[in-house]
Amino acid sequence: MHTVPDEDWGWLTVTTELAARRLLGCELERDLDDGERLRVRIVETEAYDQHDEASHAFGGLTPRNAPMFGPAGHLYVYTMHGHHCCNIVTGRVGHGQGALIRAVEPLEGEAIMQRRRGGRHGAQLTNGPGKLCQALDITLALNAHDLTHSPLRVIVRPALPEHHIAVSTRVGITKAAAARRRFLVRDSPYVSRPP
DNA sequence: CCAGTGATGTCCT
DNA sequence: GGACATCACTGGT
Repeated sequence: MHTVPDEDWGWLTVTTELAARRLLGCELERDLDDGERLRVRIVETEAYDQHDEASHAFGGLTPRNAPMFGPAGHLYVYTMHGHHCCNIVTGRVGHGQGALIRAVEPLEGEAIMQRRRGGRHGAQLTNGPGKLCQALDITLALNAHDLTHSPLRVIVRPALPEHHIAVSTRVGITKAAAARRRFLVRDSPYVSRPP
């Protein structure tokens, strides 16, 4: 495990669709306040950008969505119906973009996630954007956090072969609902719902 | 100021 | 399949 140099993050600054695809198979490493370490593999993402009516960034910069207009590789956290959801910011500074993390696969610290999730287990631990934030203790305290550093890091893994990636429409939106900007690891049991 | 909305999850019937 | 928790933002009064 090494810190990813800035020059290796170039792919995050291209289109948010490409970044959302490229994040599949990458990992998130979370150091909890009590010193425990959690690690998960990203298996489902959705792409959003400022030209997209479904995006929080549509309509321009506000105090809430400001991290989406900041540097790629930082985190954007928001609350929705009493839950937290998180995006990995993509694109260049000044362009509102991000990849929503919709589902992850537990790799390390599963028992701790289970405790944080009220005793649920298996895919139910992390197969939804609110669920994974609860499992990983991702709250507004981590909003705009730089993901090259503890307590939350992205570990870049080799890009998945194209045939391992499924594409579908995004979940739970009403605007721009036809756009196919949801990306999933094909046949993973840890996705939020089949494509 | 207030009501309505939304990239959700859980519990209830 | 429906109620509801809970909050930033929007649009209307």
